[in-house]
Amino acid sequence: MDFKVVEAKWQKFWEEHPGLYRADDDSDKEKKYILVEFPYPSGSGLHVGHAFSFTGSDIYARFKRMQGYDVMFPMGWDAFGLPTENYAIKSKRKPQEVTKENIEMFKGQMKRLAYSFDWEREVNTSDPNYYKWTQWIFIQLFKKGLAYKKEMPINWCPSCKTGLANEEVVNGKCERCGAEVERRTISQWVVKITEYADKLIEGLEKTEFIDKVKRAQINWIGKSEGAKIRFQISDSQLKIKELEVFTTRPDTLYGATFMVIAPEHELALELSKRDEKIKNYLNESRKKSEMERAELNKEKNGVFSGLYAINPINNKEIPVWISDFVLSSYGTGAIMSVPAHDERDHAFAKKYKLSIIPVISKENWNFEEKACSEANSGVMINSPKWEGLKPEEAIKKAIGWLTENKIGEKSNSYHLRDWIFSRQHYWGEPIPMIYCQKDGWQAVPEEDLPIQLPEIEVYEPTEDGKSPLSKIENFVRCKCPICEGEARRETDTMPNWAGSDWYYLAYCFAKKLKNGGQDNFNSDLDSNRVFVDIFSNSSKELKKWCPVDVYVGGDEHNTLHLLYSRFIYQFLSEIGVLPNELPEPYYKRISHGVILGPDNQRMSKSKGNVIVPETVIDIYGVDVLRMYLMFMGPFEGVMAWNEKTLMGVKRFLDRFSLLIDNQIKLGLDSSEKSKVLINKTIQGISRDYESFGFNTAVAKLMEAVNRLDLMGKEELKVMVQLLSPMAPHTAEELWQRLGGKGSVHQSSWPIHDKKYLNKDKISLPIAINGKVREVIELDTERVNDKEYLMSAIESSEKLMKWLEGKEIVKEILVPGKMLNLVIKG
RNA sequence: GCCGCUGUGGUGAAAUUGGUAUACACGCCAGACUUAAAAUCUUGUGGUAGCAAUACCGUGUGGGUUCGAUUCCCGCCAGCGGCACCA
Repeated sequence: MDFKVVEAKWQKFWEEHPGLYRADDDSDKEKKYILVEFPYPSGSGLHVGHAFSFTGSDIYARFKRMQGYDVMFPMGWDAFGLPTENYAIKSKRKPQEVTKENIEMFKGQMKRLAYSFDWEREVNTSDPNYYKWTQWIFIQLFKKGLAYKKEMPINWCPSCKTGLANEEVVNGKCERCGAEVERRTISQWVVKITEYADKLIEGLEKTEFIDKVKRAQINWIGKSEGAKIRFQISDSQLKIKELEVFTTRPDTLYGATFMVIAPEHELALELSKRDEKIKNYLNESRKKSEMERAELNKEKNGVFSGLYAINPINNKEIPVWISDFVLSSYGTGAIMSVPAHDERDHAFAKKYKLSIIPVISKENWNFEEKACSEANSGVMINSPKWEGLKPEEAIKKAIGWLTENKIGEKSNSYHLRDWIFSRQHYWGEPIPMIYCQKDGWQAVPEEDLPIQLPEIEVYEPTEDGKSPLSKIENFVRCKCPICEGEARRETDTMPNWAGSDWYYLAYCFAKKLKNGGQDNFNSDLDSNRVFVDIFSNSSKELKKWCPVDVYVGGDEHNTLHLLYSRFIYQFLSEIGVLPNELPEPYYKRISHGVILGPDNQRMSKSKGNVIVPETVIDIYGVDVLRMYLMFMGPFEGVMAWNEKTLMGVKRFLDRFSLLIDNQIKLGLDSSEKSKVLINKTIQGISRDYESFGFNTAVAKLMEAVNRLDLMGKEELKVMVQLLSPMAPHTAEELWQRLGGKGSVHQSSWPIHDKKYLNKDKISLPIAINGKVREVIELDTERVNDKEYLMSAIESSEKLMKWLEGKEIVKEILVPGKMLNLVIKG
């Protein structure tokens, strides 16, 4: 069978039958929404890693369709992003054009790989008809007070005079020019995702994400319970008169012998104006990344602020230090230091000779030597108000005392931070905001959306790091929507998460989106009407398709993308523009594995280890690649590309075709044996597909094909159906040869008949002291009959030899599984 | 640094979730076909000892729980992934 002929024939057939994979908004069939993360259409094209996750998802979608579900399996393009912009700068081409070409390349590859996407629902985040709604969502966030402007740090290259992505910073240096990267703060749009921290934890209970994804989300949000405590500063000449800290251990308040604030803390900034030494320290720490700063083993440096604060519990004056091991992004940016019970505080105290007071007892412990951070040992000491209590009781008492005296209160802190939403780049959605001298920041009126990204010539940022859009005067200049006076547009664009936050919703009404959501637009109604038609709590499409039943994606998106999109979903749901019976956007999350390059490294253009599907499909065909990818290892696994076992899959498909032709000639009838075999195979493979166990599904097919000589025509047709999700071309061809009607992909999935799976004989392994010594044949019916069992054992010479002269102390019978005899003597 | 994952033949990997360890494939050995090679087909293939039946050892490593551990618990060793402006 020549794969080139077969592929061409069936690709043509599918093109001529476009309805095959259409998701039907109006069908009565039960729906399944199967989603795989849409790709960023990069210039290097689709590689075998993409092919791996798409193939697995495609198999599942085809399987569900054959089981009779109305399946939506869509695809689109996460088209905005930095690499395209960088490429545009280098090649002096328009990102729009480059993106269009890349999408065409990806789509061509996907079609060739026979993915059963419903192309009528294709979406593209860089299409104005799409990002109009991305902008609309931002405006809703702003209107609800969830988007605000704040000074936030970015990576800044002083030589290129541009902001850098973390990825562009290599060992603290600029990837392009090698200059030292600095941290610089600029005013940016920030979204208050922290307001949803608890809801994002609670919502997980309504999902069936795999465990590690749930854990990843919870850890990322990083909720910790504790208290806020306010310390008064004794120097009254400053603007700031008190320092607020967050601590999980208010019980150790008596042990707080000094305080440390982050270099970005307001107080530090104020002090740096009058103190040269502090100013220098702040400049130093600006160069370090957060990861460097938080490292536990690194020596901690700091500078004394010259100030003292008052520990409210005992009115003692304690020094205030500035050090960059305290992060401004976590808690309040200031800590109370308890050196006796925290390693970092201890190291800092030793270095600067600050006093250490133990407040929890521990035997054989020299508190001058080492900190003791165990929370559950010992009792409180040196702590008059809660002396002798266990730490957990002391925490309650401490919070009570703080609240009573209005010095502090119970509080939670989260590792999760608000979401920096501004990018100083061109290739993204313009943030739809307008600044007026008089009225401040105003949202663009909804009827003016989308704010189109203007086509420009130069994509570099400005000298002072502003988005290239700021150079386009007729883009920037606009009218204030309130006073109609002169105003200026925001020139920053959105991060690329913005478009992917709601694409799973966009697929549902993709057909309406194509013409700007206006096909139901009625000019007699008010202008907001159009928005209600797309996002609406009575939307027919959303009601039908949401939530996503299975969402397949990579581990690298298990925290950010998943959290951001769940947040946006919860937000939209709360403002009433989604059908409200849907608690979460995704019901199940499956995380797919990674295919590394042959060198065991992540595939990337710069490493030159990218393997494209064409290297296999040009020589062996699409079906071989698809099956081989699935056979390489488990769907969640990490595996390096190697073509060693590829020949096995090729041989398998060749042999399968050859044997089918032989069997057709022989024209055997079904036999008892063939029925047992095929029903076992149906059961096994259905179970494997359902659980994304594609590698074992391939193995089971191979096993069955090794016994294909037994099979009659009916079983052969079933075999082809079982194969069809993995090898769609070969299966269509064989289905036709077997006289199957229409497309095999529209046939009904076979169901196993239990009556062929119950055997009358069973092989029961007999173990002696846990080691299997014999396998005996037994009648299934009487397998739990003790007398029958013992007589079977006695008739085995081998077992009797083991049991000779020994006493059976215990018998453990696991019904149907094994019998273990424990012997003595 | 923080969070998480993985470790089974020469290789990719299975093991119904505590019940016959190594399914399925690659590779390799031997044989058939062929003038020959390729392709294809047949047989064997964890280690040690033995002609063999068989026995002992064996899932990174050291302990533990259990009638029974690749699977559960504790310690160690090695490798990998993610970490907020890559997507």
